Amino acid sequence: MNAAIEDENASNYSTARYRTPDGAPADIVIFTITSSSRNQTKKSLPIRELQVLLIQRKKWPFEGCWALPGGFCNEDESVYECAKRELEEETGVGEIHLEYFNVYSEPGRDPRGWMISHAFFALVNESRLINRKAADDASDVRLFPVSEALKLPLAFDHLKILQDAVERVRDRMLTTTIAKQFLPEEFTISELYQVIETVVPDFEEKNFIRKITSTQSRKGILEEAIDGSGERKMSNRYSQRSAQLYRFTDSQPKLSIYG
Amino acid sequence: MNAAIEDENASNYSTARYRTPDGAPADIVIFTITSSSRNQTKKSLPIRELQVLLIQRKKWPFEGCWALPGGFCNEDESVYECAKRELEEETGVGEIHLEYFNVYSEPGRDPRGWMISHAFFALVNESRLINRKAADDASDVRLFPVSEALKLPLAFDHLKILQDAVERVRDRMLTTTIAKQFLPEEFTISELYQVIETVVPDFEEKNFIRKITSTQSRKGILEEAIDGSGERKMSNRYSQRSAQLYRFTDSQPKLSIYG
DNA sequence: GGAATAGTGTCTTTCAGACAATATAGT
DNA sequence: ACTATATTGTCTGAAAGACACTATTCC
Repeated sequence: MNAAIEDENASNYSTARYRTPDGAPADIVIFTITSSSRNQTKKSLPIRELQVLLIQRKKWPFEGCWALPGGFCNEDESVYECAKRELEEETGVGEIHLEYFNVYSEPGRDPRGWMISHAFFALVNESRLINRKAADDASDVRLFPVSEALKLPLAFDHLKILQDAVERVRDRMLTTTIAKQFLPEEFTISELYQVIETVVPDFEEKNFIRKITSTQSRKGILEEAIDGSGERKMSNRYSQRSAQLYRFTDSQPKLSIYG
Repeated sequence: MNAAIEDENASNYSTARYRTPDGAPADIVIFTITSSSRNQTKKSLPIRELQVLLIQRKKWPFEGCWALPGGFCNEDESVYECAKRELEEETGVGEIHLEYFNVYSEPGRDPRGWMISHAFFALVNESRLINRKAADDASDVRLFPVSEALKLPLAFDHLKILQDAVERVRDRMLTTTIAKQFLPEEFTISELYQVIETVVPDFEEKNFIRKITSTQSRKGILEEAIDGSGERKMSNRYSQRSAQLYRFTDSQPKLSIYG
């Protein structure tokens, strides 16, 4: 490096001359899909619903309001690490799909000061939230159906964040294989279809099973589950006739509007 | 609102108890496509190249290095507004496609302190940069071909930001109609094809003209340019035989891996 | 006529969409 | 036998992909 020819260098640089943010929180939209069985007497597909985890604030500002879980970043972590830390605190588990989707920085969005919030969404399999739900049963944290959450007077600009998260997760549900986050390792085509439908209400594909299993251009995304002896694995969890089990591969199709 | 039952409220809340970020910069990856004619004697399609605008730093840190244009957010603006302001300073024009794509917050990414950077990409039609280029001809700001810029020792983590921006803009080029940012209002199919090729080097669609103009599911994205008297407008800017001019409509196809 | 680009004809294979039909196994 | 779900058969029309062919206009 050359000698400094400017008026600043490491020893005299100071950030104190400028107004700086008062905090960089990460807020997390934690989605899960709940299942409840539709019929006790016969086997049938469950009723599924997209839910979001909210916490009730105990402090000023927005005391008493429901809000997205989150917290402030520390200096020694990235915002992704911060979100991951908060997510683990909230759910008790790691290894969860966590994806950054937007920044919220409108002046005045937080009465505490100049807060630039980084918004993530997380997709958690219902089974992994059960312990937590029991522990917090009567507490200030609970799952809401997304349709209800969107009608609540959420704290800060969290309604906007939630709206954007829903839009984003719907997009990702159709353009990536994140559906796997809501499914067991091995699943039937009907289960997959139902999960997609749950997140994207107007999803409809005729002859879905054919397209997903035998269309050349899409065949790569699923593979048949095979047991130890090379037989195809079947399940009759939800039906009389047993259905072929599938699993996601690692491949993601590339999409294009031009071809 | 209820009376405060907690230990904090507007009058005693203080952010000073926490370490706060030293700044929230916005960095902008400004892309343009340059055209240079291939042949002076005959009409032919131009050679196009994807370029990125960089500035040479004059101060510590990374003095002398090339870096992405950007600047610090003020308290009274959102990071998008900040990016827009910086972009206008750099290009001299407004009304430019500007899109947020990621946050960069690894500890230590900026020797000046705890800086959380918000990265945008902008797509500028070459014609709108010409004035600026002349003004800054011998200065510390210039366009680099993206392939070259990726080999430079850029300041901060700007190489990573640039790599991510290139990846993102390629994705958006194929999944949205941002190609229009690099084209005049009306253009030929060949021009469109060339622009996509320039951004996405391995793009290849056989029978492109057929798919884009007469395939039912894709027909909506372009429309034929019509002149005042209802005739179809043609151009022979780049060819002997004149070609039909098209324009983008407002519609964007929805993509899905499932159908 | 040659060059450069624009666009069409034609054929084959694959895919989408509709819908009927059959298969399986629990009750 | 009835039922709920899974899966296949069959037919039609649309689209993809290959590639040869024609069209236009400048040089």
